[in-house]
Amino acid sequence: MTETQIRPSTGPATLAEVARLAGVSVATASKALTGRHHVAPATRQRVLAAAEKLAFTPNQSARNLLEGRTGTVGLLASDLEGRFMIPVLAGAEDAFGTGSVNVILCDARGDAVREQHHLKALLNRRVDGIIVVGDSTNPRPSLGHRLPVPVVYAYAPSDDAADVSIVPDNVAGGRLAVDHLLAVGRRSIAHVSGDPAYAAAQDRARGFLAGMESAGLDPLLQPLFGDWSERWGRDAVSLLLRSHPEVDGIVAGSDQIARGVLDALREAGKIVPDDVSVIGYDNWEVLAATSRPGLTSIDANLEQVGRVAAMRVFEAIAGTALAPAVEPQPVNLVMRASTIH
Amino acid sequence: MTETQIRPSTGPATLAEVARLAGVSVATASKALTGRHHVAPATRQRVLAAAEKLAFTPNQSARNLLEGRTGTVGLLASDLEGRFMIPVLAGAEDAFGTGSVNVILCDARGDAVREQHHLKALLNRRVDGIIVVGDSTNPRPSLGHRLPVPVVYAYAPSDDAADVSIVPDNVAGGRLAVDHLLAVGRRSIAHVSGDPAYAAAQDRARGFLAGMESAGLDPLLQPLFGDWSERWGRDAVSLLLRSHPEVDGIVAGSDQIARGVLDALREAGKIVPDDVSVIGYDNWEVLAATSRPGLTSIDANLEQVGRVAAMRVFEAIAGTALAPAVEPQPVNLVMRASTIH
DNA sequence: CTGTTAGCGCTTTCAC
DNA sequence: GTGAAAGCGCTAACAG
Repeated sequence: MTETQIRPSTGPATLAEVARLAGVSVATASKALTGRHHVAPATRQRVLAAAEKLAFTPNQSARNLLEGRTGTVGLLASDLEGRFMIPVLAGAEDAFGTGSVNVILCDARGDAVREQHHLKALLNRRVDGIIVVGDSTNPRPSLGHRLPVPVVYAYAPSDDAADVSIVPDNVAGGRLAVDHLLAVGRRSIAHVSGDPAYAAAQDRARGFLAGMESAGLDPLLQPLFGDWSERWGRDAVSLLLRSHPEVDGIVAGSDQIARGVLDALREAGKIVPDDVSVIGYDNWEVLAATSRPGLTSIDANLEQVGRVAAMRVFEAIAGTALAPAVEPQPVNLVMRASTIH
Repeated sequence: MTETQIRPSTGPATLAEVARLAGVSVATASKALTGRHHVAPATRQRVLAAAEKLAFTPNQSARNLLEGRTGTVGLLASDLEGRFMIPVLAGAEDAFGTGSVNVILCDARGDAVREQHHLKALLNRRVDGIIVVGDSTNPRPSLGHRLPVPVVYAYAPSDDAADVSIVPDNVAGGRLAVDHLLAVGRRSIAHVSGDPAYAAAQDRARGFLAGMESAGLDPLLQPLFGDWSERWGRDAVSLLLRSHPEVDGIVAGSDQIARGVLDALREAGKIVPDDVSVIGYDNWEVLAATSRPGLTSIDANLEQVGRVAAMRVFEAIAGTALAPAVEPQPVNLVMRASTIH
């Protein structure tokens, strides 16, 4: 019955049980295990042995209650289906995981009510901070500023300038794309982008136009907007070859559009990259790496967006005040065979 | 200074503060807010008003400590990059989110040490259960049975038969694929699969062979294994057309392989689906829907794998003992133009 | 219907 | 170097 006496409860062992087994007080056991206070080496060993034997794991809820912090951060995703969310999410988890904060994941599934519900749950759980991850780069409603924890927006910026938002730099991306085409000697360059309702499309187009202007060139024609599909890429090429057959470079708004562009060019007898250079956007491996020829593309570095967002909440938790801003993160070029031999 | 008296602490409001503002005891305030015990309507209103005014949110850590449960489940992912993990994860989050349990997400990044580290953190946090999500369907090491909480394995089964694993039914998938080709009148059917080191490849091949046998047919040749790439799909078709030009149906081990198969067939002058029917596996939208012709494919229903895993932990938490088993989940066929007009 | 009391598991003064 | 006691915020008896 000694066993019963030492472990009367059914659940995991408590510190009191460890202390009793080691023949010390709870206070001493605590000190021995946390290591923050001095304890005689012999005692320490006995406590450690007892803890080991009972498979003791300190109840984090008790610590949370005491410390007022939980070492958790809420990840409020708008929709886990979105393929852009995952890298952001993985980057954030990575940045936190190497520290000792854990991530509580909530999927609002595009529903504002569910988002409020999850927000409340996160606050009840006393998360130390929140990252709101959107599924497009269009601004989204702010959660407001009456929240007792720091909030950082990732991918989709907040519509409130007083918030902190970490976003991919689509303007720089558009510009990087056109600069690359210019660098490989192209001069008659068109931009075929996606749905104009997307900030991503508008921003990339702005970068495109800025790049052309810096080079002292007029774009072949104004950016063409459509949707984010392969079909639109094909259709746009038909238009383009009729109206501007001299085209020698195409900046596509996405890899899917680029794939359509490549197909249509091939079918029109144009050789890529000899006759026309094509660059995509997103560096979506499955599309870019397997298209023929391989598709040069802009990689938005979404993991970094997640990591930086995590860093910002981390800093805020540590006490640094968040500086309200939209922080665009650098993008980079992944070169394949569609722009140059 | 009344304000200071009522809110001496800096953090979120406590129940005691709400009680004081409402002029009642903490116990009454608690009863009024939880609604589990009877309180005079007028008092209730006062308490609610006070809580509202102070933006009170009950400290979940305190409740956890009291109740011994936390209403959280750990999601131990082996690698968030894997594209098969995300739907499983989303399914689990969905199943839990509609209840009131939250998910703590941990990414082991394929590292056993990190996995142990995260496991310990989850146990410290007193999660009520754990779902281990693997990134392939190959069996993975069990976490063991000395754990104080129910564990369910999703996608990758545990290598220990005493555990509960929820997996996609790859055998049924292989069979469903070949049955479909048989149903559309094909008889000379080959199977081009991926890396034979993958259980997924072996299982689908077994299903394929079983389906052929049930139909009283010999497969055109033994399943061909290679890797999961488009290139292998193309190469396999070259081999196949040389050795068995009468082939009229191909079951591909993945959509990527299928895409290569489609390309190679087209280049060899074969019309799909007139001359040859092709079926893929995974129903990876971006590939299957945009290939030409659209690719009929097996959808593994991964969200359901996640949801069922969530249900099993949920049941275990509620007290039902987990029945050790590998539970294969049904898959389904998504028909497009590559198998029949 | 309301308040008082005890205690969840832990860390931390403060005496000894 | 060690232990007794207080208390983090909350809920569940039990009295009143």
